Amino acid sequence: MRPLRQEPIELAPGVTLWRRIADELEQAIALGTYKAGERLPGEVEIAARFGVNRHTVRHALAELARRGLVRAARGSGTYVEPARLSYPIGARTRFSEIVGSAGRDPEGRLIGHGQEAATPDIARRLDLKAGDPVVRLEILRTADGLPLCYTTSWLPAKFAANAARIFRARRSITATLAYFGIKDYRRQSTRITAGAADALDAERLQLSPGRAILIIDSINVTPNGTPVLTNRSRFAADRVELVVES
Amino acid sequence: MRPLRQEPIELAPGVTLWRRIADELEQAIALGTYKAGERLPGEVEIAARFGVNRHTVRHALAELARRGLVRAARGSGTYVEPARLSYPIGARTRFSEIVGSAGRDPEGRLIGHGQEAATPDIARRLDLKAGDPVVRLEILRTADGLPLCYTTSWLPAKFAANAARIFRARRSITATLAYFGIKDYRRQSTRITAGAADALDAERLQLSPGRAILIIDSINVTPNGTPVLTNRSRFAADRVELVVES
DNA sequence: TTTTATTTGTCCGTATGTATA
DNA sequence: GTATACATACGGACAAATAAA
Repeated sequence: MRPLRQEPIELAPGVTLWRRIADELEQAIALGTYKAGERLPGEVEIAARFGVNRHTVRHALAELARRGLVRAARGSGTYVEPARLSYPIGARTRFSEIVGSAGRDPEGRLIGHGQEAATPDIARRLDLKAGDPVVRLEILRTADGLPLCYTTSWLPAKFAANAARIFRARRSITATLAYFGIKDYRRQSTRITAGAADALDAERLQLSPGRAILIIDSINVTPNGTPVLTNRSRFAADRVELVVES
Repeated sequence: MRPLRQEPIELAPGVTLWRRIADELEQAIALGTYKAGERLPGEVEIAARFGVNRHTVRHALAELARRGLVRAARGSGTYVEPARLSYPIGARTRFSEIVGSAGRDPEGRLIGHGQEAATPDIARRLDLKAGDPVVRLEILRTADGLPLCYTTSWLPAKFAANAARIFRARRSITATLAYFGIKDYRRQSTRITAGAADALDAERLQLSPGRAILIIDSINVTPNGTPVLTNRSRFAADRVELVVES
């Protein structure tokens, strides 16, 4: 625990006290005064340093928790959450390369699969007819054991009926597509929205229901434009930052 | 009010009744059976058509509301929300062009501004020293009167001290930069995260606190690489879909 | 302006199947 | 095998907001 320097806060006009304190703490985290996993000083201590009431500090900490910067543990303290992983979104983003080059240990695990009839939406994405058989893979991706996202992938069953078995052996979508003779592919389109985590998201991503998630829909095609794979990924918004390559 | 065709639902194995009904309603909206702004049949009527209890319909409607597809109004009915606006994210995205080409009426209104000292983060983005003066503009952007996002823009005060006055006259960031002699600029970097709407977001974007928002940080540079503008935009996630150009 | 009917929101309850400890 | 917890589904009653008469 590092000491905060004594810093009686001057109130800027129109800015609330708790927000000022939240900003100060955020900056201290950004500057590395408090590092990921470290414990912040206790609420009473922070309050004393800034010369404010403990409730004001609680308000500021609640704001930081809401934004995913810190996590309060009752009876223990308030801890700095790890910084968001920068996740490039481009034509050839491959999960294991991204996470690996950030110095963290990537893992992609198949947590479910099945064969089903394409919904109108999936059929449109894969250039099939509604009702055509497709294979669905559910893949949970973690970095250093912490879930970052899970992806639902659909492939035409026409050529990929046993995709689940292949993925389990090869542990990579790229390698699975290669098995089916698809040596190269690229993202044709990427659409990003956001929402709140439902119970399933919360369980799989190990976060509390209602927290923000980023939803990325993509369509992947071969070099000659044939769609071979469409994904819907759900990211824990607190843990990633999507970087658009341009 | 259009009639739903009588459709006693057959229960697929492992799929709950309320989710089946939510899917049916979602598809009806996607197919245009119910259009944006239209009122769905009442809960009791839907329940009768599907042959289920009203609570089961309520569960399904709550799911659609959570995903931003419909909005319930007590005493009045449940209404279809407008489809998400596709918002391209690229090197030269200009709000008015995007919204205008979607056939909707764009407006950007200055709702606040000021001159302040650059925080370490803002200084880094604009290649300044911490404490250097910067101009901050708060711009609310709407389509057909509905708020889509609000953007906090920072420009070096060195050349843009009166940016607020210029923006108010020219009503466009591009035109404002042109006034300062910057004829062209492009996005150097774009970072996307998500979070929950706080009270300020909710008020400015006219949505309920806690709903999902998309946060986009960007840095804009001249053709020779000098940073001239950095933005933090907060989008109502229910109302837009970011499309990555590739 | 007042009344009335409609519609969503919030309770109370019951029963059943399923997964977990 | 038993007990517990949880989600699902159904039934009813009333409150609160809205809209129309």
